[in-house]
Amino acid sequence: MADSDTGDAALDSLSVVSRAVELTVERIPDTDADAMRAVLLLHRVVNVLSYDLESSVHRPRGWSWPAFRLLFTIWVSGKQESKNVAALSGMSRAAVSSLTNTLEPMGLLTREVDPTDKRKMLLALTPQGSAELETALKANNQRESMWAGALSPAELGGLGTALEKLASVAQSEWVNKRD
Amino acid sequence: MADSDTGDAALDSLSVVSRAVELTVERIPDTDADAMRAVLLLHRVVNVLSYDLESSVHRPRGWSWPAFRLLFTIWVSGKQESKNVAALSGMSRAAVSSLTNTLEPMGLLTREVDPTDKRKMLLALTPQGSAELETALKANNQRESMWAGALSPAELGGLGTALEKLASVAQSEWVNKRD
DNA sequence: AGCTATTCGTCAATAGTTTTACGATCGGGT
DNA sequence: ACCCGATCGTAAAACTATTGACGAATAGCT
Repeated sequence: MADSDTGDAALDSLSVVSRAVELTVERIPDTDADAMRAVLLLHRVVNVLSYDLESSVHRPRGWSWPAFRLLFTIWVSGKQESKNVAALSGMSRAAVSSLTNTLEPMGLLTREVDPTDKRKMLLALTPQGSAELETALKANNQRESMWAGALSPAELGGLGTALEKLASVAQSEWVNKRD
Repeated sequence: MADSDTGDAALDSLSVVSRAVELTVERIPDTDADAMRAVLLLHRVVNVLSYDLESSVHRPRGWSWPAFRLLFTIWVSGKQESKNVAALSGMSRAAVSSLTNTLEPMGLLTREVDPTDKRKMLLALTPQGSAELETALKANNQRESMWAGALSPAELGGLGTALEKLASVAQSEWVNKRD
């Protein structure tokens, strides 16, 4: 039955996930407990991680997390049409349009109509944008490194390969994707 | 230099992450490549996974993803004060307040002032809310299982232990958390 | 008991994102 | 050459979540 118990009852992530999985398996027998556990942990870790990176690295620099992600995407892919930047960064076309409206006046990127197809808008970093991104990227990576420091090399490797597989699942036909 | 190359240039997640890491290591030598790779993949996988679960399981049912998360939290923890539900589900107190304003008229949960402390609001699922949540939970877990199906048991286990460690890092002193 | 500082939920304001719709542009078939 | 359908970026509107501030209520100290 498990009624209230308004008392404290451990509020930390790990025990909550454990209790959630146990309770679910108990009430819904044919549950894939391992899958559930992994997905719950994934969400919880990414939630805290994102907030930590944004609040400790990017906000103090005057950037939002999506802004960093957008600039980083252009930095990696080079001058790109807006549509591709959206797909690569995982945001909608409208969000890219809106964000670049903010970033362009800041002198971080340029918007240029594609001469070969006037519908397309080519986005590129300015030298200043590139420089600032590299500084932010460095700070970002240092913070990532602190997080990863808790894992042994073997664990980190295992995490990587598992995530790679999931990333390839993400491209499957049956997965619902934006657009 | 790596200029434009507006041509196609593989848009899938994996190659993008790989190119991003390689490029970064090349331009910023003292980069923790493994940490960067893991964090990038983490974000990308969770992004697609969240969207897939929400759009294929919860939206068709008339629920948003946060609504599911909130109801699930109460389902697991039993009748709880609003503050705890917020902490457990990873949302702000205001968001919980706002969400419950929507969910209560739908007959999914009840709000009751704590008799022993009239500041507190106790949230509990109605029988209907509990029943609907279990249905949604079952569908959700089946979808999770499809994702996890791509991983071998060993890989899934490795993913779990790595995520557990990261979840414990998330509770470290130096990590910036909400509130 | 009385006073003060803290805690809790909610409201208002803000910011960011998605959805929908539209104008501009391009490509292909006739 | 001319349409018709599709594609691209953007603007407007609806929605959601976050922050800060406030009223109600409580706990601790004197």
